[in-house]
Amino acid sequence: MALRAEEAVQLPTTAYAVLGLLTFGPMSGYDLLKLVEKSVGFFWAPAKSQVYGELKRLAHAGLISERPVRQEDRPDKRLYRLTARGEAALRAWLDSPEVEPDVVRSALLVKLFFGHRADPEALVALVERCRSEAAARLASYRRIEREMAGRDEFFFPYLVLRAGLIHERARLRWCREVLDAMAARGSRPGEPSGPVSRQPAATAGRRPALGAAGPPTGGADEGRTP
Amino acid sequence: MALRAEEAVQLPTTAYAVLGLLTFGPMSGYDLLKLVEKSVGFFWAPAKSQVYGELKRLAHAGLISERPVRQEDRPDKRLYRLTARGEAALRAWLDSPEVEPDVVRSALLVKLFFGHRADPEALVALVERCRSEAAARLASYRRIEREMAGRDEFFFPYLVLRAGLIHERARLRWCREVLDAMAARGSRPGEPSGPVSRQPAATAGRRPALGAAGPPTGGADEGRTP
DNA sequence: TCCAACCTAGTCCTAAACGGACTATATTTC
DNA sequence: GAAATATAGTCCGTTTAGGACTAGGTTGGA
Repeated sequence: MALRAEEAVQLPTTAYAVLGLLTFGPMSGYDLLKLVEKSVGFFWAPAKSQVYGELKRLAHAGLISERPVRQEDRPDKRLYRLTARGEAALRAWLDSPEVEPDVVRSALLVKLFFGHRADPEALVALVERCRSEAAARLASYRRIEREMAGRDEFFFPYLVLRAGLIHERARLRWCREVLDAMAARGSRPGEPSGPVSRQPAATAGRRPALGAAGPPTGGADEGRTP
Repeated sequence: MALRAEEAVQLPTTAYAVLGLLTFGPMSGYDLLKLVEKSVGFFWAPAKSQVYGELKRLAHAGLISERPVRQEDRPDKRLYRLTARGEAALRAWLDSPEVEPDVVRSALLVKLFFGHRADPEALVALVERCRSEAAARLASYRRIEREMAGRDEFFFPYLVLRAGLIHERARLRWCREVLDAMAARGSRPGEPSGPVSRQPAATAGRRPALGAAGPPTGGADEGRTP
């Protein structure tokens, strides 16, 4: 039966990531999870339950085949292998112009955004940790980069690694910038360290987009708990 | 009743984001959603249903209060206001050293990682679009930056905006780098330019592609065959 | 003038995704 | 000898995303 494009398109990206990893050979769910950790895990990290779930669905849909394997010394397992339909579905997805937009979720930025309500020292500690973790990841990426550079077999993984590298470097710079800014502000004479009490209505008629966050209530919202 | 620290800690980050936004004044769910879009939405963008859900839970938990408001010309609404307990919970969260680690999900990187199976032109088109979108966001951030720079009321939002700026600039550089690399590779003499049907056989005698070559790994040492 | 689009203010449902607890056996490490 | 780690999963509850649906009011354009 021919593969109609529509059939495949409905799968979530995680399913295609699984198909993609199975192009490297047949694997169990357990193998797959370990592989995810070492490969796409830094920009696509499905939960364990998610991976096992996708394997079931993909097998049921005929995009991968399932073969039980008996083992003596360790638990039995099921080996999954990409089928022709699965390859076609993967290829169709790869070549389609649709891409789920990138998502960034940063609780650190949320905390920082409300920094006027927080203890400055606690914030600094958070950013410090962010900085040191970014530095560690960066160092690790650099090691890997040296191994992959110039090797054509790693052309695409290398490009992806470069994204990680550039991203971590940027984050590192940002952390330092923030720490500097907070240090400078913290040492400023005559500045009350208490929380900011009000925002100005200066940008009233405009579209203040990101940071403005002005109280949208025209006024009279100043009253505290009744 | 005194607020024990443990009670608050269990809430998801989204709940604290809601509490944080309510520090700008009482709001309806609808207002909140609009505010999210203009403020934390770039690094924390809960779904509509999520926001309404959190409001219910927070009200039930006494961290915010709910007041119905009759309206003639438009649908009735409910105004939510931070309570003292809510403020305490927010403050406790802000000051706690726990932060949910940042999450990045990039379907584009997934596609690129499996680029050896894809049509190079389709990949280029994806990265092109990524580049132009990043450029647009960057321009928008720069406009906002000009409005916020130097204003102390915007100290923290400004820091957050800087993260967006630096991040987008980094992404832009990466996109250009990738486009260059793919152009160079595409024009290489003797290189088949059609859709890649198989992996390059350069690793002839070795273990199949990835096992030896965990791409952007970060954690434990790897890159060696067991 | 009429229709389409958009704004306000939500509800409801499905599906996706996370994270951890739990089972079970085998090997390795202290 | 106990504790940790590796293998290979299952199961459950919670968090998120995302869109369909309701419903009245306003605004804009043909």
